[in-house]
Amino acid sequence: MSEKIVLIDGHSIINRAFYGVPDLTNSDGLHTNAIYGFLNIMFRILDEEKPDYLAVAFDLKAPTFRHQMYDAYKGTRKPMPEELREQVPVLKEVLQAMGIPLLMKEGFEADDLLGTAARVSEEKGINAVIVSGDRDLLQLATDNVLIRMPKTKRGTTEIENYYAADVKEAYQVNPPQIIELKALMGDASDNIPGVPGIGEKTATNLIVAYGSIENAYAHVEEIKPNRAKEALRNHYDMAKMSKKLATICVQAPLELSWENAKLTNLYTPEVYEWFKKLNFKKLLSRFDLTGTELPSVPEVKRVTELGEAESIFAKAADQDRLAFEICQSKDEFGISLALSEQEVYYLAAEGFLTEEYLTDHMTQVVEQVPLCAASDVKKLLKMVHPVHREHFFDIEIAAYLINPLISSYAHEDMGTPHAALTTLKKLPELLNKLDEMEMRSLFDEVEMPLVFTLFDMEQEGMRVNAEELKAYGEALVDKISALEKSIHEAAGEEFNINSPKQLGVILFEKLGMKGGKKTKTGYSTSAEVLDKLAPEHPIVRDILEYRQLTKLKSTYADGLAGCIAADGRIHSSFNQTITATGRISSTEPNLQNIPVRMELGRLIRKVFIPSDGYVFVDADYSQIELRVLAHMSGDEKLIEAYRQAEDIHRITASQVFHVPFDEVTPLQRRNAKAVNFGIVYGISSFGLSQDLSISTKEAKEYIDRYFETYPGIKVFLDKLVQDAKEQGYVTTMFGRRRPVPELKSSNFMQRSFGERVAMNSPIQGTAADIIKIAMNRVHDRLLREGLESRLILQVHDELLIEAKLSEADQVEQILREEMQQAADLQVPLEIDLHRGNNWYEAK
DNA sequence: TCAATCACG
DNA sequence: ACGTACGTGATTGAG
Repeated sequence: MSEKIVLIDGHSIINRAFYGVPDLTNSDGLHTNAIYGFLNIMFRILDEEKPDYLAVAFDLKAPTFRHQMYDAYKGTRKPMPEELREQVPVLKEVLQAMGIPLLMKEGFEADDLLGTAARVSEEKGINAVIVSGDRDLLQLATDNVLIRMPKTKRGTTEIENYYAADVKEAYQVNPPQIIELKALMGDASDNIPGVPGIGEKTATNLIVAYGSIENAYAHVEEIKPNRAKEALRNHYDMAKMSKKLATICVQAPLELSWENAKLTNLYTPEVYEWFKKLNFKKLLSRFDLTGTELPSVPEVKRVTELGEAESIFAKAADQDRLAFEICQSKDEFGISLALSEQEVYYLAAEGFLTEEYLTDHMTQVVEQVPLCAASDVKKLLKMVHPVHREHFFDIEIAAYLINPLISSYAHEDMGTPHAALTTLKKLPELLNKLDEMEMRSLFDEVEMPLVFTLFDMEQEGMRVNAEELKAYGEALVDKISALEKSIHEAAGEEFNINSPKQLGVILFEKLGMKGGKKTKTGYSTSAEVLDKLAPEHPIVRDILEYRQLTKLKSTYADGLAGCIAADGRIHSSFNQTITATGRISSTEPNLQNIPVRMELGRLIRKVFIPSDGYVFVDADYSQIELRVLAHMSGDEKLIEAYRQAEDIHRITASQVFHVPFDEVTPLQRRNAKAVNFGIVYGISSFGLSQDLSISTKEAKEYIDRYFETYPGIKVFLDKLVQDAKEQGYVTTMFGRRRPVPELKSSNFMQRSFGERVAMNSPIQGTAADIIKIAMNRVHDRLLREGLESRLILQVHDELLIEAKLSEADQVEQILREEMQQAADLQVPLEIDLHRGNNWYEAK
């Protein structure tokens, strides 16, 4: 069997990948979708073809002579979007790291290099496979040269294959005649002008009949359609030039080194590092599959003997830093422990080496080592609980502060014997970056202490009255089935009301309601749309109510019931590395979105109850984000407004609409409130107009008047956007960062989003910082003052404490002091306090 | 696995 | 001309 070479048209494939793969960005904000797509196509081809050689051709930046000819004739080529341009050099580096030769030659296009390489290969008796999305390349097909063209069809990539015979079948001409076809019909994407008035049909007919352009001209008088005859006669020069442009040069002075192109091991340590840097998790797995060598790692010593473990723990205790990870699975428990990058142990729980022994000793070690790095310290605290909590360094939280936009911070080695080694290796750079980015105190004084606050909150959990919850759910069932029946009757058939697709058909087709398309996939049936349709048909109100009730049933009644632990309490997880702004999030269950706005939903809060002898004390900040805005902007008028008035929306209305405070109408107040919200979200006249159901023109007037009234706000928001554009990120009062890569996008929508983010994140983030500080202080004071009351919940601007009856007054005092003093602002930080025997009463 | 929907701040 | 408010998580249906 003869040898085979794969030749890839670099620019063509990266282009195709760019437009075919959804936007991806790595942790540095570099776009990676085109690189990812390119590599996927390349690996697929390599898997299928199993070639002996591989090379990738690129155009050089300098214009080639073919383009010079054309540029002189007309304009220039369309520019490449910045998001793609930045990926090209990275791809080239990755390919070079794989040892793949890049074919580039000044004065020649990638086409020419591919053509030349294919011809040279064929002469040597080597089969060539050219991969490109460019139909021009079809002229190179022979019995030994295969052209493969990837096509994106319905999300999946299909590849069309062309040998000479396939070209003939598809186009009725031989491969070299593709040149003639292109020259006649032209190709806008390839900048070939063609002959005006001749399209694909006529061009094919002419070449099938005469074989070549020259021969067609020789017989120009007999050409049938008069239109074609005239077109040819009038544009002879154009046809000749187009032919030159369309002809791929197969005689380029190319020195293809077969030795370099020989396909050996693509999976080098260097490539491994690249894939990690680009966040190509899926591609990283190819390293394991191929069994190729990974970057060299020291031997991990597996320890199962008591005596040996003892001496390792003793040695560990003398270190000034270390890393450890707990590896726990179905039938395995062990501690990965790295004392240095050369000394790594895996202590397995076997025989005399019990889990308790390992975790107890690990606790002692952490007690004595000033810097202990690990991944997810909150989870570790279930097993390791030293007094010196400040010794812990959570690498995931550090990485989150450095870039909060990453979806997961767990490294690939978690759960393996060398997990701790990877953790230890990451430590120096994390420390450096935290210092460089001036987030060390945010990390040390806010985020790491918060780990323990959140841990304790999770352990405490929240008591639930299971019987009452069950009753609440059951009460919903009858109402739901009644509504279901009524809806099906009104519709005249049974269908799944929960399916927006089916519901859309019923409402907009069967019942003929006007609503039209709104989403990508079909009709929108959102509450917003349905509200407007409600007067048209009684079914709509039923559907809205059905939606409301089923939501309460499935997400809250059933959902919460499934989360009650053996102790009769719900232990939600509070996640510290999820949000882009610095807020915490709550999962399994989410206790931060328990209904409150609608009375029926709000009633579910009655099932959340304190332990016997305890009472709930709930405190929430009053408009913390707007107060943060007043402080950060330094706007005198807004600050003054907060110092004198209780009702900020009312005073805003009074000042913006120039009416006395006591004469503000409810509508004016409502509008002012909406503008206040809009400002915090990153104002846009469109957004405000939607919220208030007014025209964008009116919305813009409101905004202009607002900025006239509070000029400091406008200056502040403009500066946030400007700084973000210069620096690439925004910061909170406490130094927390959020990168805003969207600001560099060439897409208007993305860029606008970036601007709103630049305005909102410092405000939302600062508010998040403040309540985190307050949480830590409240948590610490409860412990330090020897109280039995416990912080159990945070809902962004609200803290809930399960307070011992006898301590309730003291708890209120602590909440008031610590929440108000958490930050020193130019406006007072006010809170509302409530007590209750359940969460409903306490809110 | 993704889109639509809706609960919260 | 573009086509939106900022930040989350759970459930459901459908590919």
